Amino acid sequence: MVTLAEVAQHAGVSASTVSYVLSGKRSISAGTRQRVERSIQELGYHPNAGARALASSRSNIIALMVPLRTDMYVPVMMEIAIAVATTARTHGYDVLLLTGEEGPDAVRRVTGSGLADAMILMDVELADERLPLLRGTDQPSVLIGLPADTSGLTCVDLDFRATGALCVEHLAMLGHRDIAVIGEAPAVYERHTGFAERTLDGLRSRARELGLRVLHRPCEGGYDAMAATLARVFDERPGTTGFVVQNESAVEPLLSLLRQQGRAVPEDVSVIAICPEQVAVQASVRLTSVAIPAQEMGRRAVEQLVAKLEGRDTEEVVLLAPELTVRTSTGPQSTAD
Amino acid sequence: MVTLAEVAQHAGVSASTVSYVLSGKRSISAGTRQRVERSIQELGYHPNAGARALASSRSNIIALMVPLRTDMYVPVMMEIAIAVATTARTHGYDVLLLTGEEGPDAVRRVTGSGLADAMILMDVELADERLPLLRGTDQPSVLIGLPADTSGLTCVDLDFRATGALCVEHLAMLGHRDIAVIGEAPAVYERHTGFAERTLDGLRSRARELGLRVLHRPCEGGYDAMAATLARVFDERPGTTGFVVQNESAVEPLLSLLRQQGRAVPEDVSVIAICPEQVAVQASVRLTSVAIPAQEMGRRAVEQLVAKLEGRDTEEVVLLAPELTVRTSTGPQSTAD
DNA sequence: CGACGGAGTCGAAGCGCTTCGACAACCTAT
DNA sequence: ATAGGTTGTCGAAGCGCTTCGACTCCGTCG
Repeated sequence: MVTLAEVAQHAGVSASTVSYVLSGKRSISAGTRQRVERSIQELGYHPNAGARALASSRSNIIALMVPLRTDMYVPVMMEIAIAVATTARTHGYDVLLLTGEEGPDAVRRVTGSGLADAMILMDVELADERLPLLRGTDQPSVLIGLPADTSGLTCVDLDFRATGALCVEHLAMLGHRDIAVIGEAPAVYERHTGFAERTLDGLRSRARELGLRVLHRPCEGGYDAMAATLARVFDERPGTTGFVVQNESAVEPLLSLLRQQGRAVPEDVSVIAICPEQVAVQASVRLTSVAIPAQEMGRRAVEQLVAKLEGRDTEEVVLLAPELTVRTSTGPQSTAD
Repeated sequence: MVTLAEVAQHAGVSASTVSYVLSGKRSISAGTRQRVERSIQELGYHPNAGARALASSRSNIIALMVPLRTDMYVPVMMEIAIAVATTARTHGYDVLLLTGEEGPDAVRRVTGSGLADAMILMDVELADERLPLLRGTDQPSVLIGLPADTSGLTCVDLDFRATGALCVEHLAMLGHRDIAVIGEAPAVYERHTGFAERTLDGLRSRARELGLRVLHRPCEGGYDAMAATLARVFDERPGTTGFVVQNESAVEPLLSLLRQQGRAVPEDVSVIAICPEQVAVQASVRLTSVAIPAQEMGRRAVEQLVAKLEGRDTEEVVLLAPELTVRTSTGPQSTAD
């Protein structure tokens, strides 16, 4: 294990000089810098993370708290996590992976031990129990997702309210009057996950304005659950012609079931999905969809965090504008009914 | 920020005594221990991670290197990652998330800086370029996946060769003679990912022994790719009656396409999937499948690693035995052809 | 009854780095 | 020519913890 001191000796300078070459916090003559850099190369020197953290009280680590449960949007979570990790690296940070399991304790542990300089939380609930802790500490943090009260917090999220509205508008424009929303699993609503409720909010209020009727049904993923849900929908609202699906694992079952029932997409019913691009493109019908910009969310979260760490001013809430891509699963509602 | 020294003062003992209470490396009288523990509670003390790492040269961090690409088995990767994180916590370790992006450099960085005590690598290729580095360092590591040469390495994986064999056996027993393997995306084979090749191996050699014909076709996920692949399969081997699918995103498209072509599952063709339980259960047909025990793999990897860190002897290669669960997608091949 | 060993505690020496103040050497402006 | 400022470098003082050796009590054994 090569140390700073050894590099210094090898280069014929003092330890502090090597440190300044590394950090760039004081000016160093070109000659010295080169000599030091060559020594670093030759000796294969890597600064010791612990010593660095101790001396500087900065660990260059960002903690990322992912949800423990895997009952929804796993690929999205993964994509965000990877985007966070790669973006963090470009800013010189590593990422510590925490699961939601420990809950608030994890926040205390990480904050208290100086393990991480900052943290990013995913899967935020409307009244998340970790929030008071975050407000009470001076450690910077960013939420991916939006709680009910964002005061004193920095958040990054897709604008799900606008997303809901956008879906309704598209369907309304095409002449649909009765639309059904196939949502996440009931558990997701029960724990008041922000994005699910906000989507519904946006959807409903825009529908009211435009005079559409909305039926919302949570749905566990999978074929059987979707079949039951779909049956109920057509039972209660036989005139339903528009679907908004916010549940990856219900997408393909829905399409498949509609096909079996002889309902053509998009001639008889239109379907909009709120999902990652890949799902929309790979489905059996190319789906009109609002993409979930997972990478963008991860990237922005890190950038906000780094800005805070560097003392730059940051926006409090970053809401990414939804974009609806029209593919072949939506079409005009025939006036024939 | 409360320090050890402050706790010591508050409890009326020396700093080293507090340290020994925390680590348990020397015996402490019950009275002292209680006094110290109360002080820790009252002051809300958390040991500083950096100082600890510096003094003990152990960071209590395990690095987990996940693949950067998200072209396959994302949910599996996520599940493994989460299992790794939670298991690591029960052993007192945190997990550092590295993406494959940096490649071998990440290994050097982490090893060199003492950031992590050990590492777990996922998505191992048969001749992975990170392996020489691992062999050359004294830092413990565990691979999830199996490279061509496992000497000097510890690996944990599902026994994919046995998995392939198991699938063939089941189909053979049911009377199928011509089977098609729908594999991962071509890129996966091109970079010689261990599990894909080993499955194929096991499949082919067992098929040869049992006198079955095997057609292997890599397949990008999604509906269109699957349609093209399926057309080719029936073109080249019209008598194909058994399918083995090792590609999550091809499962549902395949079922859907077969249905459209009027081929009943399992009466006309049988389908076995190699995928997580959830996928098999949620598909439009409840699939006979060999489960990918993601959680188990993550857990075992950590346990192997912890054993190594504690100097215990460990097995070199842990191969989990595949289990085939018969559901409703496989059935006897009618002798009528 | 003195020597011995274990239990319990303390002090001090680092671990490898950052960072502050000091200082020498040099350059400018007066 | 001299005061004042830059620029480049060094030494030393920690950062908060672990760990080693040493020391003090006791209880125990021969």
